[in-house]
Amino acid sequence: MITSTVENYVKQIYLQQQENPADLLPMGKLATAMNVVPGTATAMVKALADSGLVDYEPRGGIRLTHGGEQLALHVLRRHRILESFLVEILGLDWSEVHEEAETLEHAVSDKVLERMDHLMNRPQYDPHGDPIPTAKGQISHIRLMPLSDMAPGTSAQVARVADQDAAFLRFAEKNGLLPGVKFSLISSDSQADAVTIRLRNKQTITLGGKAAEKILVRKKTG
Amino acid sequence: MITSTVENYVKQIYLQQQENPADLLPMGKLATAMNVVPGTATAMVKALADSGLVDYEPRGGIRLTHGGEQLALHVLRRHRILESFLVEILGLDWSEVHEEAETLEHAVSDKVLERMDHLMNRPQYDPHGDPIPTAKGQISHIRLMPLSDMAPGTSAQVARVADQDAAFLRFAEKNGLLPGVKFSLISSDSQADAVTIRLRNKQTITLGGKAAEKILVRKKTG
DNA sequence: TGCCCTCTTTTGAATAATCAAAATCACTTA
DNA sequence: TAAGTGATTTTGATTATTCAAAAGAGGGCA
Repeated sequence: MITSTVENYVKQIYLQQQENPADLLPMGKLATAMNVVPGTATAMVKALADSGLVDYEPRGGIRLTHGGEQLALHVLRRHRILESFLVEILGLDWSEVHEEAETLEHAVSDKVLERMDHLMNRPQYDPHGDPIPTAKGQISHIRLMPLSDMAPGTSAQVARVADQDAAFLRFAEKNGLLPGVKFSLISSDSQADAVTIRLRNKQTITLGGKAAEKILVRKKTG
Repeated sequence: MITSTVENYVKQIYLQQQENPADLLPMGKLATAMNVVPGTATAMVKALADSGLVDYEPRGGIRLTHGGEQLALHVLRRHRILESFLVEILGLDWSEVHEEAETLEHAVSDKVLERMDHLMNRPQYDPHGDPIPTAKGQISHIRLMPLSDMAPGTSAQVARVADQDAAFLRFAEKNGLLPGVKFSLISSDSQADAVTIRLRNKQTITLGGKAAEKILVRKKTG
């Protein structure tokens, strides 16, 4: 049966796998991501393999089957539409919607989701800039560059803020680092592990390497 | 722990108890309402009693404690606000929202619920005319008269449609029997077990006793 | 080659919720 | 008051998910 636990595992496997699409996902990574002890992950993965959602190589790792990936994308779609809805229609802060959507994604029906999607005019990205998979299970795979990799003097706009930690998101929001915001890179010092950018409103922000990696950007075209 | 199963039991106990507020609710009634075998209800009720949510008299029956009633009212509040939201904001049909709310009521946070409530301007009744408990756990206890008890020649308005069956709700909607609609009782024949009413738009509708019992009315004042 | 370290799997146990079926209780009714 | 009836409780099992801790596998290094 597809319980919400199964949905969470499959979603997490998908997300983890994205970071290393070529390799099998090791058990330990999954266990950590799911916040369970390794034995639990092993047990669960066996059940997922029996349901045909993952391919499992003992002591090797796992990989989603096509069916598993479709399920993951549907869960992700629900999650991201909900996040958008909570921000745009209900006016919640983007720093808090991840948690809310985490629960609701297992409870909304396709019908309700469709209404939400329609009411928002079918957004393609959620408030953090993550692409929303289509109802058919397609997702855009545009490669984005981390702010930390930009060359000094170049301009770009924020495309995605890849962190769901509420504190970081509040920090980003307070500093105007929202998807769509344009800026240029003033300086980048690899020794200091810091980059400084200037927004359109002349405000400058300096980020350490860790933070700069979480801001994914799109080169300004034109 | 307050799982959604616990919430469902407590809500159902509350609802069943309303039909006979003076007596203890017998196990069998609860088991039937929850769609489980009697033994399951017994086991669950013991757990609820341990959590202080119900008073349990073996072979006698059960009754919610104050805490249990407060929990039931909070679940009911979530359910009814959700129903209203699904109809008013997302445009679902009133015949289908009960099922949807049944799942969502265990997943929405108080924060999201508060936003929904606010967005709708804090309705006091849900689309079926059921009163929405306040956040503090108060609920209006207005005694309504079933349409089947009205005297011929009198006028009233529909206050509540006390059935969550989608087919009946669709029937009611199609015939204009929605909360707020005014009508007068043309005839009532106890032998024929039928009543005939006339709506403001001159349309007449004849209902059998069973259906007429589900339409709760409020005497027209003025 | 053998030991060690890390990761993974196995084993045994717990909790929540359920069912099927046997046992028990309480209440009529003859 | 004994038997029967219907509701309720008990007992034994099952499924899903989890943890703790023991056991096992594999690779690196001395």
